[in-house]
Amino acid sequence: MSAAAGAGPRGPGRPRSRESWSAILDVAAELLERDGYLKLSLDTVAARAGVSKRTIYRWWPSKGALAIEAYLAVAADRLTVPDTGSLREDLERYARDFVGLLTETATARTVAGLVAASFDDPELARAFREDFLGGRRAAAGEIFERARERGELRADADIGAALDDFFAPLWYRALFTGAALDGPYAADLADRLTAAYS
Amino acid sequence: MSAAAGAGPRGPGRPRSRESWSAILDVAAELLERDGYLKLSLDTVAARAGVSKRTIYRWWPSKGALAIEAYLAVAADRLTVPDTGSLREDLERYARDFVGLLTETATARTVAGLVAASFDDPELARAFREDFLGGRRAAAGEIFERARERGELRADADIGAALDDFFAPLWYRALFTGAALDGPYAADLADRLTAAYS
Amino acid sequence: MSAAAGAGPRGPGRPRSRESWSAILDVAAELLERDGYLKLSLDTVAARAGVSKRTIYRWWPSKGALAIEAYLAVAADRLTVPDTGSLREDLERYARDFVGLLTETATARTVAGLVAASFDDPELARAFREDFLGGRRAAAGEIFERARERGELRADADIGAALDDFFAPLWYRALFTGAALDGPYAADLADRLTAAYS
Amino acid sequence: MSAAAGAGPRGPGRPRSRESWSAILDVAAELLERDGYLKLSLDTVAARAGVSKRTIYRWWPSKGALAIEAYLAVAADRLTVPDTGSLREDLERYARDFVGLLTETATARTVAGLVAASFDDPELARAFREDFLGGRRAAAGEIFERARERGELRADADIGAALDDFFAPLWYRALFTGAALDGPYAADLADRLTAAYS
DNA sequence: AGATAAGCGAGACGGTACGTCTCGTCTTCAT
DNA sequence: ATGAAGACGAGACGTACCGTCTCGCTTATCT
Repeated sequence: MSAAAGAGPRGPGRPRSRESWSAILDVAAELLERDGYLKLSLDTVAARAGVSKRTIYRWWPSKGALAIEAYLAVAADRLTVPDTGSLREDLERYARDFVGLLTETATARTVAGLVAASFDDPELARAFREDFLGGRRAAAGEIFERARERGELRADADIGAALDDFFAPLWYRALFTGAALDGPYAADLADRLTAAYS
Repeated sequence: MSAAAGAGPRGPGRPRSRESWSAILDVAAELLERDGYLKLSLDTVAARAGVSKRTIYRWWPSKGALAIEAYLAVAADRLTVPDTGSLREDLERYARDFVGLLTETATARTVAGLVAASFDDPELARAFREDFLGGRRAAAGEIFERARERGELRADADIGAALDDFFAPLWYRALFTGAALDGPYAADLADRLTAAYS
Repeated sequence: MSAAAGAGPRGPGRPRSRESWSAILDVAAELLERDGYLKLSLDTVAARAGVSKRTIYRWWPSKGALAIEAYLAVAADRLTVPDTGSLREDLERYARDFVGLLTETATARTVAGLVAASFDDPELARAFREDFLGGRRAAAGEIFERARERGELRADADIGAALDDFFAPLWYRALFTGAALDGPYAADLADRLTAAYS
Repeated sequence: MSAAAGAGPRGPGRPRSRESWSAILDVAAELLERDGYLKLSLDTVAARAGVSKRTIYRWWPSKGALAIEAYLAVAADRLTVPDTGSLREDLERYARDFVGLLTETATARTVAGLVAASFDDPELARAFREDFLGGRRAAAGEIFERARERGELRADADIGAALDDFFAPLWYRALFTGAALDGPYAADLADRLTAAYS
């Protein structure tokens, strides 16, 4: 969350306006959900947030950077890391939450836009991978690490590979095939991973 | 390839220009490779192909439809379906070819753009799934079907699931993590699938 | 009137829209009168004329070029060249008309803006001198030339100098001192010039 | 120099900073010469003078007010009132100096910008007329008044009219026609005025 | 010696305009 | 009737400057 970082001991000068900052993120999240990333216009964000375009560009280097931050602020609540004491159970719960996010919100559309834009903007690509993907992988990673501490994981299990095996099919369905993403699928995915890595 | 279909017995008037048609596709493919889908401009295509924009819009309903057709025309050559008599070997060869396509051309960038645009254009979404994805899956599907005929596949093997397991991690790496896509990875993927489904 | 020039035998392509063209000039003239040149905004012209900004920029290279053309179209009617058979009388009538233009319309404000902008735009400077000033000087020049044909002018009279002597004090009052510009002043100016050059 | 006026018995609080004040004027004069009035930006002045924009606006009500003051401070040196004992000689010298100012510096550009801006700012118009024009006219007026004291002027000579006759053609050339402003022209102007008023 | 108060550099802010770009449609002329 | 040329309305882009505002700090005068 680059721009929001730290605050810390500011120098002189008028401080960043909290009202503007949160209005921008709120409006961006709302329009992202409604119009998708590709059709998101910073002109419109500025107008609806009652803010100057300059203010947006002062704090976010690109539409993508704003979209990532806006989206994360919203999505953070929806995805909590479960800790039931069972790998199988944790995976299923997390997969269910994730599937819900993908089907009930415009997450897939937003992410598709961000991925596409990332190919034209290295800084956006970095932010997307670190902030967006990294956050998700870290969360799901905890599930596997706790399983390892409990001795549930087989000795040679590679958590990185497990995370790939978890996310790849979900995103593939969400972005490519449009195949069902529902509770049973989440359960099935959890089963397969548990079988493979424990 | 809907737009090119049939011609049929037309009435009077100037016949459709074959030169224009192929010039448009050639230029589109070239610009797609150079600029990516998002930055592809039909103004530029028209200018470089010596063609009116009107003509483009007459035959293709949208930028995406043109891009799919232009891309398929080029990519078709690169991906042939191997038939070595061994599932393991066929899968590795096909995976190698596919990985080569992803790393040596702007395929990933193009596909990312098409996926993103598909969320705003149902007809494009349909064309993408049927022409683009469907073609790939049919090709790779042959590999599994031949293996089944040879008795290489286990009885309960679900070819649809196998195709998901094959493509999902490749696209996930190409679009999301940026992790290595090379010969060893292709071999590893072929190994894993062979183990799982035979 | 660069952009309006000649028409001639056009090639293919959609022709320039007469509606847009005249709407732009009308709105520009209206806003020029209301807001002055400096505060004239092409965004506003476009919006009120129901026209794309692109269309304005297609036909006029700058705000100044549009302003000159818009203004001339309006001012043309107000300044006719009198022909009474008397230098003194012609000068007074033309001076009165000109003074009327300066006091009853925002001409001075517009011209001040154009002059200022001319220093940053050589092409505008050229257009201003040729189209705007040149037109005025040609008109007033006719008065002196007819006087010369009638034998009213002294042998060594320099018409260029006479035009300077005519316009310089009018613009000086209009732009600098703000001193009275009225009927008596026009008469006085006509007297002085008649005395000096006949 | 309105803003510097009077000081008087101040209350508590920090006094105005002389360093900032003169840095602002210096930078403004420099940028005025380089960029002209229209393109002069107070953001840039503030940055280059190491000063807050707030400080500029505290002491000058507008860009124009600052520009007038900055310009006068510089131009004052260049125009001294000659006193040779001869109207003809004094006029020529003053005209030469003035012509030099107009041709060697960006005076005309600056003045054009101020005149244009004056139409949108009555206070600027007042300052321009009183401080800028008034100063010039007072200086040149001395020449005529001394000539009158010496008995060189004809009895009915109107000094105000003479000043108009002196400045009007100079500004007209400088701002409108761009015709030559040089030594010979200055001499000719001095001749004509001397002939007309003595 | 405090207290009070204004000036100051820094710089964020809402607003507005700039000039350019692309989209998808529309209009003409020439074939 | 088709097609190239290319104008059109719409509207987003990212930048610039305006004049105002808010900060934390400094420097004076007044108690």
